[in-house]
Amino acid sequence: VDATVDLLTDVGYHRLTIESIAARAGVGKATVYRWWPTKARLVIESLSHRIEVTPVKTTGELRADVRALVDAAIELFTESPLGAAMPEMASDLDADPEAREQLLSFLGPARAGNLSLLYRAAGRTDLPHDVDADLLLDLICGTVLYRRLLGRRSSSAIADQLTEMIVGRHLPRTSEGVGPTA
Amino acid sequence: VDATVDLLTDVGYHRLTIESIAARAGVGKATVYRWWPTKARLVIESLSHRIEVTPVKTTGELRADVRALVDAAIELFTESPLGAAMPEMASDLDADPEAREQLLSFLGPARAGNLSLLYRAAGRTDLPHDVDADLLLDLICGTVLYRRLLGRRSSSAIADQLTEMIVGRHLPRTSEGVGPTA
Amino acid sequence: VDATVDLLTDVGYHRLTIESIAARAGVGKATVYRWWPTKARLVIESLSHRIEVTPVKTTGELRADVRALVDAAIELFTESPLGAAMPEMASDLDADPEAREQLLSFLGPARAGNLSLLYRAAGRTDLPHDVDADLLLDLICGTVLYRRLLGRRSSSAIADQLTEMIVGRHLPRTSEGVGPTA
Amino acid sequence: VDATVDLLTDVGYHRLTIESIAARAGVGKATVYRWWPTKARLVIESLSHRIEVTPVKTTGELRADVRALVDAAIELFTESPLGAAMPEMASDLDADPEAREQLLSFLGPARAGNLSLLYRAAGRTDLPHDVDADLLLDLICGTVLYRRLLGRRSSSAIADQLTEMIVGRHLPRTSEGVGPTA
DNA sequence: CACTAAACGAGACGGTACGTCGCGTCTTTCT
DNA sequence: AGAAAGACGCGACGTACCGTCTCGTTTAGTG
Repeated sequence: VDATVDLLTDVGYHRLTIESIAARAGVGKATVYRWWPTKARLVIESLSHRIEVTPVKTTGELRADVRALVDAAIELFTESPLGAAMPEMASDLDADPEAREQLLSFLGPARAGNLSLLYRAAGRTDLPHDVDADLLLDLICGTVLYRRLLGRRSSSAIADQLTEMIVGRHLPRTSEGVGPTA
Repeated sequence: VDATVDLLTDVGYHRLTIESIAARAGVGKATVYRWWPTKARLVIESLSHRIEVTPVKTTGELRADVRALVDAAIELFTESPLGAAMPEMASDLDADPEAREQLLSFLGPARAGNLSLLYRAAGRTDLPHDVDADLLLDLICGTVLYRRLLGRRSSSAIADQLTEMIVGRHLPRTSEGVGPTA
Repeated sequence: VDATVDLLTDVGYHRLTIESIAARAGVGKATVYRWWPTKARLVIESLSHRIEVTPVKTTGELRADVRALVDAAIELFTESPLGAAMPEMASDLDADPEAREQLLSFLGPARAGNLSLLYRAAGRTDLPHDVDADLLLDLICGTVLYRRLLGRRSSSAIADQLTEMIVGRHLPRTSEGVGPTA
Repeated sequence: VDATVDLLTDVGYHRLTIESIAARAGVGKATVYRWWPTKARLVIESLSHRIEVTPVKTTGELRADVRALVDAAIELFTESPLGAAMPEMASDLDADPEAREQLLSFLGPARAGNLSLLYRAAGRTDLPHDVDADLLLDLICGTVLYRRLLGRRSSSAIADQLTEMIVGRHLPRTSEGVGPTA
């Protein structure tokens, strides 16, 4: 069932009809409804079977780790269908809090991993507080997704700049070489 | 015509039907189609008549200006219908580049104003290059919109933190007091 | 099982769903299908447990007997659910000859009794032939059922008239008093 | 539209789906619903465009006229789809009085013609009262339809017998030749 | 008396049709 | 000529039942 679902995700979330999902899966419409009350839930669950959202592996160096996070976000939101589907689900998520929860618990593990990565970085250098890391992840994802929304591609040059913006502040004071980039 | 349209925007973008718009406006459906080929275009134009997206007024001090930008983004994306409608339009914008252009040209003036604001700040202190400011605005808007998408409210505490994140790096070296915030 | 079935017959034959029968009987759907291949069969058998279709008791006088037959037909087709269900089964009976047979064998005994009643009358007075009595019974039932089909109630005045129509011809020649009624 | 409808009537009333009607007619389902709230209404109207229910032409002789009525009833209820469809509509007619009215007004003119035919016969010979003729027509139609319902064909021999049953009583006293037939 | 096998309740399954809604096009009617 | 009104072909919606099909679980019958 889920296999076919993702294939259908390729036509976009709005264009995706439950009828066509059922047809493609060789399944009665009622069966789909039996298990997923909502298109949003079905899509989220299907994506969570298809896409691995894994935390980035730490290198021990902050700049490299942040760059990895940025790259992962770009990958996730511009290469996978998730980037296209997530914004379109907006209103469905507003209307159906359980669906939102499901989405969050799908993204959760990777986020937790990345959070702890940042916390460890904080221990080493100077990333201090709780909300900080949370917000920082939102910032990375948000920036990438927003650009996608407006049709702006996030090239690797953009990734460089974004990384520097984030990391610049926290680098050892000495090398002011960050300047030209940020 | 447009007056009634925005009232209907209150039910959300997806639920908004051209049929109901026409009914509410006391107008034939065909008349609507005559002027706007697409729901996205109609909505964007209507919003642009309703919402003022104005550049922030500079205070001459970077931190205060950035904070003003952040607050403006929060206002725009969480209080106005634009925050709800924009993500939902994602696929329509992908399919209809002219609509995207229209949206950009609606947001354009304010963005240009804010850009030059940042450039002037760059002149005064140390915000250097072109893409930088562009990306910075995306970063602010993206972060706020992303949080909204996941149901996370952006409180003024969040605004504080986001401001510090951005401004921290570029502040005069002396006051290291930024530390505790960033 | 049958008990609940007839209760459901009250909602009409078309509206009667095997699913609801099974539910009402506290029984699996498959169990129903195991015993009755068809809704028609189930309904007929249920009705045959519920309704007594008994031959009329003869009085020895033709007019009274015919009147009793008419009254019995009215009772059967306007008071019992059979009157409502039988026409609705028409197509099912066409499609499933065994069901028709089952219905006939349910109605059979009473019909046989009434037939012999008419034959005995024929012996006494002047009702002669075989098909005659058969057709006569069809005539009585058909007239009543047809009127029901068109929403025409068969009052006792109608019963009087119908009785006279039938019996008039066969009365002793002398009393021409039948005239005004027939 | 109606042309295709009747063709579909050939599969029977129950099996007849509005969806297939619409498909066959090359028409949207909604269009069908726009004009006919109910399958019964649609079918009745379609039949009334297809079938001519005309009063029998009088010959001036009662027996011949009655026989013509009987033959017309047999034709109508065993050759045309009306005979199959009418009983199946029973419950729909019960639920939707307007549909019944529509059916009656479709059958009405022919019935009126036949009624006046009987009344004229009454003037000539001895068919007296109001309800009489009405009931007599119900009797003819009902008998034929009832036999069809039970799968009994109404051959011309049956038609003979039925005619004699009806006409016998009212024939001039002299010819007692009715005997062998009735 | 235990064990097996049939019949059972429950209900999921692949389907078909329901009646509704909104689409974007098209025609008609009245300014 | 242009706009309101709204009918049209279309197709997806979510629901209700269809008749078939597993599933355990009773419930007898038999060894």
